[in-house]
Amino acid sequence: MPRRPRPRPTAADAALDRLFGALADPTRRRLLARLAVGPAKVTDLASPFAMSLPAVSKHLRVLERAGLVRRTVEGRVHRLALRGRRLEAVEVWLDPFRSYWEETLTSLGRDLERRPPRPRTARR
Amino acid sequence: MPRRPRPRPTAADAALDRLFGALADPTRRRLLARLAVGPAKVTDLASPFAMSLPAVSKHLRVLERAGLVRRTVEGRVHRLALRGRRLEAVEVWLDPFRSYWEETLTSLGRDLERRPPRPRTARR
DNA sequence: CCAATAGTAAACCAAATAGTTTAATATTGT
DNA sequence: ACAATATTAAACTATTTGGTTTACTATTGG
Repeated sequence: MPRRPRPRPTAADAALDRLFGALADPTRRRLLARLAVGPAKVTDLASPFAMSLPAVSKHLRVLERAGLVRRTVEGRVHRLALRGRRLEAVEVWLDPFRSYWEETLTSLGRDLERRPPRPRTARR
Repeated sequence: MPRRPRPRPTAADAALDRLFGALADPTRRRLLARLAVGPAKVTDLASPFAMSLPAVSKHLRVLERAGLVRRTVEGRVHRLALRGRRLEAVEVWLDPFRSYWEETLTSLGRDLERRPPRPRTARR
């Protein structure tokens, strides 16, 4: 029985999948931290890591597909630069949850924090 | 040739891996959104999804191990509640990058945004 | 021209992920 | 006691991931 392939996620979902997926790896987070200092070429990015160059190359491709990194090829050297603005998407996703940890809240907000609302009890 | 197993990440890294990894799936993000409304039991959480109950059960375990969800067993029903504060860890990780997209910046900050610093050219 | 350099491509592998189905466990209502 | 309910466990599968090595391509400096 050929099982149907699981449905492709929506574009928005896929973008968030790639974004969070890219961040879910320590090597890639270190690469981002390094790139926050400034652009760099692949070999320089790879040198601190105890793994092969192709491995780092792949990580960079993942970051690129997530939109977190921009690549400009100058001759044979690929210069990678952080696209920090892409991280705003994380912030945006996070936003509706912000009330759960922010301290500067109305008493209503604080109540929500301390004990999350019971599901529709007094509701209607 | 038995290749050595790749080294376990540090505790801090593993925590972030689990956290971002948990967020890197549309089903789990939907579950979190649902839980933001209020706690719920497994069957109720599962009902909107076109997948089996054990599949959702596994997703919940992933969210739990990431610290994003708290489980309280009352008899045979497991009540899941969002642990929204855990998301603050995302915010914390994000913080050093904030200057890359925030508009309210000094001119220095805006420069950094427009074109990221070239790597140590005039440095030293 | 040629050797060295910078990087990707390809083929491979082990482990992890996301799902399935079937079975098991524990609790509840009658 | 028993049937129904709520949920996890286990065993299986396909796909993805993160790494390797080896081969390839393109650019550069002498």
